[in-house]
Amino acid sequence: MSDVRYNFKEVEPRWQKAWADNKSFVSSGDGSKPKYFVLEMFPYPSGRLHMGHVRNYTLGDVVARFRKAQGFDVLHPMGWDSFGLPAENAALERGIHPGTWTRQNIADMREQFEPLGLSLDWSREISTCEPAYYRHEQKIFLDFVKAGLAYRKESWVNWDPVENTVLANEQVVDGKGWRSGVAVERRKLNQWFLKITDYAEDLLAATETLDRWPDKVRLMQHNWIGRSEGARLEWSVLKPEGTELPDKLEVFTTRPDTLFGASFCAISPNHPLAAELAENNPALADFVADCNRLGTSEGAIEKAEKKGFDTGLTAQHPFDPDWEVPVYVANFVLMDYGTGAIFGCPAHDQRDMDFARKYNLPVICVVAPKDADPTAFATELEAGTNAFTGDGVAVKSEFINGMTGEDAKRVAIEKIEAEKNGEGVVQYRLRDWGVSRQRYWGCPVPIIHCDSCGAVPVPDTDLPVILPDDVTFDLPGNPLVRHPTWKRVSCPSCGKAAERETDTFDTFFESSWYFARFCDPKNETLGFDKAAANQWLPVDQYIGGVEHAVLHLLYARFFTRALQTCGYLDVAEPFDGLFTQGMVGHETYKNPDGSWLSPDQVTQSESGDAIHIDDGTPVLIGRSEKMSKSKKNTVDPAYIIGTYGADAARLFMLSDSPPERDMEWTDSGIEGAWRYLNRLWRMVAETPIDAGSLPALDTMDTAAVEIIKATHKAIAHVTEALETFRYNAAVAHIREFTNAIGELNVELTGALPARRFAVETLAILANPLIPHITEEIWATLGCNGLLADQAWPKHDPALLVEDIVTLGVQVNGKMRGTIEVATEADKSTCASAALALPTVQAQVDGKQVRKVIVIPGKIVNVVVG
RNA sequence: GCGGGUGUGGCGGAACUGGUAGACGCGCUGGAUUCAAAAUCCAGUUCCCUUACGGGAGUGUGGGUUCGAUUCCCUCCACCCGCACCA
Repeated sequence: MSDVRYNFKEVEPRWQKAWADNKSFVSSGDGSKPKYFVLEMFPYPSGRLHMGHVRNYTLGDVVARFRKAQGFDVLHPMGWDSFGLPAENAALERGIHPGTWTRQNIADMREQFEPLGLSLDWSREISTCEPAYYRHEQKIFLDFVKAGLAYRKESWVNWDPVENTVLANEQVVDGKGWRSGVAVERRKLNQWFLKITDYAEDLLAATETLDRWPDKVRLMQHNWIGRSEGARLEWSVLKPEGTELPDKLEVFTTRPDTLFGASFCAISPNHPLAAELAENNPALADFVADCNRLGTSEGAIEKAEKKGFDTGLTAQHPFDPDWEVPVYVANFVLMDYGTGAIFGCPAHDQRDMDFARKYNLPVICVVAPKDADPTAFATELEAGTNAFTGDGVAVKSEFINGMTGEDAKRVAIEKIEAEKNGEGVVQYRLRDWGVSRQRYWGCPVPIIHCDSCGAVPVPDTDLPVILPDDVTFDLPGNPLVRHPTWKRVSCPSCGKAAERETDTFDTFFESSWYFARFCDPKNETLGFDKAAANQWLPVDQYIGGVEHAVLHLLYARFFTRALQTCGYLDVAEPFDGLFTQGMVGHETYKNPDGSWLSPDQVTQSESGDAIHIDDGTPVLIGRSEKMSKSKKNTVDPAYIIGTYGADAARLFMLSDSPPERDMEWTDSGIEGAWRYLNRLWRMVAETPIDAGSLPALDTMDTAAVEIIKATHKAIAHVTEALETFRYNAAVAHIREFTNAIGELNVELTGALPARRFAVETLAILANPLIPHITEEIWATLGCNGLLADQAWPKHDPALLVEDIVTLGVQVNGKMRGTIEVATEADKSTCASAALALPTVQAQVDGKQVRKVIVIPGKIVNVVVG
């Protein structure tokens, strides 16, 4: 019994230094090897590394080290997503300048990264809050403006009253701000938008080609873009004499086949027509204000009653001038979808039905199920409160009578187009991306507002527009607005006094192109060189949390296309492969009074119950939840790495659960990983290493030969598991292989060289998972060079074939025993061996053997009856 | 409401194209070593009956296809996630 203990505290920093000195992870980019770009979503510099980071970057590191060993020129960079609101909050709370706070955090986090031993190329480090980065972003934006991909318009926006800024649709969750968690309000503001909708069709179509993305994310993007086919059509508005209202009301519908079931039109409270009418109608103005107050908050929408306001106007049916319907302002009609106006067909839309019942509007059935009696069906439908939204046959609909679903829609659209009442259109749920934020700590929008010239781009020669440092946070709102001089400039176009735009970009702007910047991070004149981007992009493997499925990941796909349009690069899709990892969770603990306790405040009593470590009071154990400060169930990575080392932390994280699933952090888990490392280390330290070269297999003891075979099996299994992101299975194979090596009796002929070969191979196979200890083993074995530079081994398929196989034997599909036969044994040999088993005989006894199914190498099934 | 996913021992999870369910680990039980503890090592560990041999049940539920189903098809249940008045 040796008490050799693996000294990670000495070993891990030593190899980290060796890799750095050797520039092991600096990509060459010289084209001598195929490229492989591995990227993890870059962190926001909060100042503290958390376990979620450790999991994310460990997963990426396994990919990077594995691909490097496989002979790729790996690009694996790191940087900082360093604009954002927390920096401003820190300024407010502690009086620290956001820049100082952010840069200090970056320095701290860089230090916390070091002991993880990640294979990062730090020479490419970027930080998005530095002018060196965002100056190029300003140029990109101006190019977008030039190309018509960025525009400014006044529009209704989501306003977060806590963050005092606008949010994009993607940043509103359940009617609440994604960070603040408070209900958003609606406001009308002048905003910059990026024309993501120009690419809606392409983004949607291309989701089908992203076959190395999780289906879930593709589906979420598909639904978010939300394509639907339908028609725009015009209704003539019959207005009181002498009024100056528009003549036409344009509506959007996906059901032109139900046009003959129309019983009203409804417009959004934010529709221009509603605003015009409200001018002379205080009751309507109140109604509109009411609707806006309710906003989009919560599930309130779910329960919110359908409410309408009768404008008194009527509209003329496009196919029948004598048919008039009332025009309502309705709270359920959205201004920013379609035309902000609809026609209501109560019989075939549940909302319209609810509305019709409330305001006593007609319900006209114009679609009946194929096999139903149309008259009886219509009678029941028109008397009830449930709309029929299914497929069926058109009735009471003149020229489309008798047609079904798609045919009826097509014919209706043809008629609409023929009569010049409108046209078939494709409508998307996706809206343009509003990028203006009324915040300080972001990239300034490089625009100057001039009374005579309007919004004027800052000339290239004046870029970058640098964020001023001398700002104050003593008042709410954007400090840039009240800065005494910064915004006062002369118009680049006419020279008159003008004002800088004080809005900054949404921070998703920075993360929409950083992967391209990593290809050429030091370029001062350009965001990136086109050739460099074309060389490295797309990212071969991107890794991050699923929470960005429709935010960052959609923006980045759009941005890359927009950059392509502007001639920056020649790729459309930024991320060829995407992997979304699960969260890191931990059990939660509560006092009987409901207050949260941290794991280190909880211990076990003698009877095994959870108790408070100080006073022994009982503790309630809750289920595992994502680590969070508020629930106090966090574990500090620095503490874990200081106690067990980086390899142990990595090993546990990789082995516990499949990487895409949530994992639970446990003390026993990390200890188990630590025990394994020590076992592995003892195995190497306790056995002679100078074992000579591998002799011919037929001169070795069979047990030694088995180890050679097990080695090739391990190569095959581990390689496959690493290729397919089944890292927990990879760890299991490594451990199984380790067990096999440990069981080999070294006294046997050929055992020592076999063992050496096995351990050497084990070191290579385990290296991507636990890089430090395997590097130490490599050196201890006296092998040349760094393990990090070694090539990945290949297995010999011939050695995977066994001479003898064990087959399961079933009787009527139930397992009754096993037989050992030669691998090449024919079916009849297997059958008679199976029938000879006493346990089989006992089952067969007294019955007739009907047939014996033999699947070579797998199973024998005796069918009796 | 719509869309998607998941369900296997006490726990995390394995199981290639349908072919010996529970690999690997955690935990637990017993033993060795130790003055003792830690560490380590050995044995066992799906459940039920049986000293054993052996038998029965078993992958959320109920059915189906098949010689054979964790795997394929249908029903239902539970949990999780996304979207949510998108006309």
